[in-house]
Amino acid sequence: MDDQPRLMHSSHGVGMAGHPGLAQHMQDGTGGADDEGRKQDIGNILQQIMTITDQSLDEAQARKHALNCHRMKPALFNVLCEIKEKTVLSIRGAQEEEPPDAQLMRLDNMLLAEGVSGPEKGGGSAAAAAAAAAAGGVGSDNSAEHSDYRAKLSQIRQIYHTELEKYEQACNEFTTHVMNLLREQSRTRPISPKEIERMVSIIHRKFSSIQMQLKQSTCEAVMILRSRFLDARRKRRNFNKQATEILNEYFYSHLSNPYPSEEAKEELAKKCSITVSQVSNWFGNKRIRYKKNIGKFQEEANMYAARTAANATSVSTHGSQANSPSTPNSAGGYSSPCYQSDRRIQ
DNA sequence: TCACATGATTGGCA
DNA sequence: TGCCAATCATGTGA
Repeated sequence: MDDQPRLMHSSHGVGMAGHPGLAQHMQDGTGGADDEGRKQDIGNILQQIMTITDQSLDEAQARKHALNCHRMKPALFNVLCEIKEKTVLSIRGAQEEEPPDAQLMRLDNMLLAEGVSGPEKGGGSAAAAAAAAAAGGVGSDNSAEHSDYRAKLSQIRQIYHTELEKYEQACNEFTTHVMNLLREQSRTRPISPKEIERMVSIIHRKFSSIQMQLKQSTCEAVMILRSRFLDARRKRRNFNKQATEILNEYFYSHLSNPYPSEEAKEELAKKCSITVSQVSNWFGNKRIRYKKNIGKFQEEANMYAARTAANATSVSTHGSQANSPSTPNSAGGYSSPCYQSDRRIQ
């Protein structure tokens, strides 16, 4: 608590242009016997200020010029620069040598992969396609969502580049300004070119840290967009009636072994306008649900059995025995809806 | 609004 | 790697 009075006391020797006691006098307003003397001091200072004339200013300029032009000045500045290099700057310089930032590299790579930085490749359509592929869906509104994703990604890209340009411009302007300032100051104080160079690199580092923040927030925006896009893909859409018919037809006509081969899956996928993985999902779900509640599916099984039988009659009448996913080729076993093959629902 | 249907996802297993 | 089983999340119809 007594720090302040002590500090004020210590300032007496140098306070207010070398006028002892003046600072304290002005602070605590103590008067008394010294008052007259202090007023005299202030009066003297004011008198000195008032007597500064154009002539004395010119004289000061002339002295400064003479000092600048002194033959020993360059040598003196060189020595001072060397001393600076050997002391403070050398220590600072050693600390400034940093390895390339791994985080920055990661951000750069990600922005490049997402099509935000680097050359524009269709506004990130590849990324959108990858996101769609990851979701594994091929909906009817796929292209609409794609274009929406592309539009938003392109918006992010545009904002990123605008901001980046702004930062680069500001960095260049500030660097030029500081360099000019230092060059100007180097006339009156020893500043080596190396020191200017170091200052420039400090400025660049500061600006690159700002750029990193920009890159980070851009990455976040892309991740949010991506997750929203993927969430949208996750939205379930029931297959159309025709597709369900085709899949059910295959399932019940292959009830003894409802495991379509890869070729059959591909063909079913083609016929139903869905993906192979959707066909696999459907069969997986169907098998498990059928097994869990055979009674419930009995009616459905009978219906498809009748339809298949009708189809078979029609086919045999026409003398054709096509063997395709929609034209069953195996014994159904509908009378007893349990599987007879080695791989069957138990 | 609710119950049920259904496509998708996930973890474990062979 | 494909399948099963459980579960989630959304669609659908009463």
